Amino acid sequence: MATASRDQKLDALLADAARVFADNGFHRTSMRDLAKATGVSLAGLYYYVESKDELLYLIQSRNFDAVLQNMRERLDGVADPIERLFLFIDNHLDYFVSHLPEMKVLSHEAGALVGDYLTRVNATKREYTRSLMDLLAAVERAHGPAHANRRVAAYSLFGMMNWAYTWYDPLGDLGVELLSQNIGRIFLGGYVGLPVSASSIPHSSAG
Amino acid sequence: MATASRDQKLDALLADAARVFADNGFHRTSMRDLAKATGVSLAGLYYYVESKDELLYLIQSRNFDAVLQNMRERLDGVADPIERLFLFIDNHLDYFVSHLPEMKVLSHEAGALVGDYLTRVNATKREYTRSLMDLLAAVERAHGPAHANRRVAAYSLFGMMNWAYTWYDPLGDLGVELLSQNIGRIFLGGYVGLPVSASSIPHSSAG
DNA sequence: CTTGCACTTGAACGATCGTTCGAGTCCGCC
DNA sequence: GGCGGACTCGAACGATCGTTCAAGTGCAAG
Repeated sequence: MATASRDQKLDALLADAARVFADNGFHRTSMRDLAKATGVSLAGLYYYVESKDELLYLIQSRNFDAVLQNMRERLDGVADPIERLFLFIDNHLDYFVSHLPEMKVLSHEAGALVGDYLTRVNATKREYTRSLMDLLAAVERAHGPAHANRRVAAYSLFGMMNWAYTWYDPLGDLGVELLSQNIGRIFLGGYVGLPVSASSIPHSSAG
Repeated sequence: MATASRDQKLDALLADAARVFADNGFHRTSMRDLAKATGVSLAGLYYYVESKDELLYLIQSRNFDAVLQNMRERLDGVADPIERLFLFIDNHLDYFVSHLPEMKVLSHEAGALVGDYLTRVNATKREYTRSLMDLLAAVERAHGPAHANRRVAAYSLFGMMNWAYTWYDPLGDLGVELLSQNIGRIFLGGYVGLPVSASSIPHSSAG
């Protein structure tokens, strides 16, 4: 049966696994590597997960679901399209930076999922993408025609944000707020040509 | 000895390997898979390459070098900073789209390189990044202070472009010119706030 | 014909892979 | 004290991995 201690240990296992997957890649990581990293025996891992594939799925789905849910909560009650878009970006990058290993696995190992696991995560991905597209449509309604194709814009924004795992250093000078603000400005300035003032950016200081 | 026929067969081998790596990932692909895809026997592969790692290195370095060299040729003699930046973007995406498997391998399997191979490709990467940073500095000198941190801007642009392998369909409605133009406008409009006309860009899209 | 070299291969090497299984240990509850 | 289920593990399974090697092929030059 599902004990509370079992759930806690599974959480810890997923966190450790995400770190190892992020460092060495999913396919390069063996279950023996994970056993070493977690302190659990090789056979013991299979008490918590069905397979290595399920391990990857759990990391991706849990964190993706969290991003989606946080986003909805933060956008709830906010009406201004520009502010909503900034909140979307800030939410994504905020979670990204505070869960770097997990989000690297989510961004980089999307193609490593198979079968039903892939189908399920892709459903969430479509939902999340649709949310961004709707936000962009709302921005266009409020501020006139966009300067770029909406679909290209959406994927470009995801590219800007998700590519961060290849270069962003959480210990460096660049804080999350600044990262989020910079990407928000580049994207919004380019997409609708708005002069972006610091006051319209949530949770930020002038840069 | 290095025969002409040998070089040609190596080229074909690298092209086939890039396609399989792009489809199934480097670590998921076995040398036996490559043997099947190329029609060469398993042992025969080792007449052309030293190892699976060298295969990956050759794909990455050859194509990265080509991107870098094409870029320099296309920028040669062009003085206007904005035009130079557009050419940089167009060159990158043009090569990207016309060498999709290779560029997916270059973007996605960068972390799969090891040892000396990694060092060498990273040197090219630094050179390429430095080129973009210099272009951005020139744009700033010509058009006033930027709206975002230069380093964040550079990596964001790489993110927009390189992320394309996750969604761009070369058989779809969106041509390379339009893709390049859209990303160029989003980035430049956001980075320096240049006015861009939207007349030639479709607003609604499918999917 | 024969020698030599570019090129190709089937078969095998040891290593490592994900997963399984039976035999445990631990501990709350009767 | 003992029963039962949560939890853990060493050892092994067959499969597959990257790589090697001795033995070939075919063909141009002597």
